[in-house]
Amino acid sequence: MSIRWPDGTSTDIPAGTSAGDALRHWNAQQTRLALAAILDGELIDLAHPLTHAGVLAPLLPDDKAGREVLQHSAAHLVAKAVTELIPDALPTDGPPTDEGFYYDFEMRPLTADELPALEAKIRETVRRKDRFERSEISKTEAEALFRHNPHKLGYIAKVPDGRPVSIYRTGTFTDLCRGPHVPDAGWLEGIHILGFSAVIPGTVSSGGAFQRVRGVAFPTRAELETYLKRRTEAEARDHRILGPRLELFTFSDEIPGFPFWNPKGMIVVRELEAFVREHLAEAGYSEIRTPLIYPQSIYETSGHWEHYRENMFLTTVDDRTFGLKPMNCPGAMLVFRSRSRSYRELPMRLAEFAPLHRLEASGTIHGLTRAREFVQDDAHVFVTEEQIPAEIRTLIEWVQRAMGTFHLEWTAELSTRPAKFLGTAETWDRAESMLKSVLDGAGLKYKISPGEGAFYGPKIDIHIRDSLGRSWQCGTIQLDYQLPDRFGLQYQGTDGTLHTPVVVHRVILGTWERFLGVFLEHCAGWLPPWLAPVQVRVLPVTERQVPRVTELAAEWRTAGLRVESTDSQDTLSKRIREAEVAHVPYIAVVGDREVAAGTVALRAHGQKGQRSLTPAQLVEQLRAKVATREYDP
RNA sequence: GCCGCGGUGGCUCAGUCGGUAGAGCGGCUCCUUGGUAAGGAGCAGGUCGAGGGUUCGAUUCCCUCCCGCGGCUCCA
Repeated sequence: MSIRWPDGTSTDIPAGTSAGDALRHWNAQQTRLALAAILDGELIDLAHPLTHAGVLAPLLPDDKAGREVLQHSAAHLVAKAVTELIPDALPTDGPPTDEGFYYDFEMRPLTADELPALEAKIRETVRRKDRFERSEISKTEAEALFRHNPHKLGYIAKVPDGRPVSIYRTGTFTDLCRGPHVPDAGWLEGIHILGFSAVIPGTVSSGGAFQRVRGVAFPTRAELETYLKRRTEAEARDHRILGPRLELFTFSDEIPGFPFWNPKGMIVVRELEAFVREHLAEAGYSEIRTPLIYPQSIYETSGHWEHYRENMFLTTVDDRTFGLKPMNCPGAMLVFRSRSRSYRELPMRLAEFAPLHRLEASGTIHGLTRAREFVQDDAHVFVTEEQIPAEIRTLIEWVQRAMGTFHLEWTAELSTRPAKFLGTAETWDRAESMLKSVLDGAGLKYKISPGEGAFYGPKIDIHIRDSLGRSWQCGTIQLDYQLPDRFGLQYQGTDGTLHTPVVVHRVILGTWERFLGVFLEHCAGWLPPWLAPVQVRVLPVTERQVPRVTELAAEWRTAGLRVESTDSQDTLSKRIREAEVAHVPYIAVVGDREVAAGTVALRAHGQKGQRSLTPAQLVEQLRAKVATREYDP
């Protein structure tokens, strides 16, 4: 029978030849690393016997599907080790993930001292190169085989009657599995357990928490080492370490989740605010300031009392219950409602940068990226339905521009109508297709999350990733058809009758806190000159130049630069090092030569060597970079 | 909130098989006047996360709580 290869050629192969042998026959060199095969678009094991003509291609570890086969095979080894060590453990599911893989078990909690034994078991299987052996059995046979495991029985029940069920045996361990898998455990030399934790059961319900063992796998030990090294380097960028070290912010054990912005961090926040405010002015926004605390009645109107109460900081005064606002919406609604409005005022764009408080669950707090108090670059835009597309388009452009300024990679996600929603399905459909067409029009690739929309309207979320690849939601653009109605907002239209506006809730950067947390990791603490709390540090070579340095520092400060100077107690090298460790982008050195020439020797981060320039040139160049918000010094 | 792990000067860490603690960096003072990532010396700084229990005696063992870290859930 004739097998066609990816290069377009074909070969006559005897029926019954395994996919692996066939591939080797075609091109032993190119298929050396193949861990599975693709037959007519379908993934198969290398051991799979070919029974009919078709197109056959190798599946390599670098392919997305190949990577998943590798990770998923690794998950089987973990399940094998766990069940050998703890026979009561019931394997549930073990899929590949973005980073690696995990396997969930219904079992008593694992402890850290069991980890070495687990790892030893896995290494043993790898060393023995246990084969992944596939077989197909009937549903009835499968039900008998997995009779002790309700989770597996659940999966079997979903298979249509009459269809065979495939199982994979690896040594003593047998798992229900679609496959394919790598040929044997020897392919998983670079397998590594990342950790374990309790997880809350998802679709399979059984009461208590499951145990999840997470890991990552590579074909070789060397690739694992590279990965672990990269991970260690990424950990060194952790904003929770960098922030306090650079004196940007701190936390106190007395009040977890509440950032303390130190003087240097406050400069960064103010610059971010200035960046956002500059655009607000261009885009026709006005800024408001409304109370931080509201009585229960307001939250009953807004719906927060019903939907968000357990996440709010509440207090009682004179027998009335008040809550710190978790969102800015109520204030904006009340400003809109404070007098009658005309269609001529729409779109009405009200921005507010107020501290918000959310009582986040204790286990979820995470430095700046998940705090209990934060400030959003928030605004509420009151529009007519016809005005929505143009407004959203402007916002998307804004996101693109802002993310470009910070050199951040980002992804967009469209969340659609949830099971429980307010309003009519037609309104939702219209809003969703409108958001889609704006995203398409902007040429953006985006993910659709069905049913993930807020109960009051669909939304577009903007995600960015931290140094360890964790994804954080920053910007969000949400359509709201409910809040204006709940607050009884109205405007007089051209027809002279009263209409209810639609509200667009929108943040671009998200919050100063989360955005800066992620961005600090992105730039490894080397903030661009326009954000750097100290832009220049001036160092005298010896005591003799101290007066000149003092003079320069004053001059530059007057010119609007953020400058620090040092005396000459330590050696020059030592002071250069201190400035580098403090992540100051520009270091200006002044010795006798510079005093005589009326120059400074400038060392800029990321550039080799120094260059000589006059103080006026430095001011001019740095101002230009700040004005255009250039990323690199 | 759930599971696991951790908490020793500002930071990074050593140590005590139960007899109340050390280093380096940082800080301060002095010496050094040095040309692009650590010059030298001295000094100060710790109720060993908090509370309770066991003990003649607890930083060390046990319990509870607090905080942190990883993950889950939720979210900007």
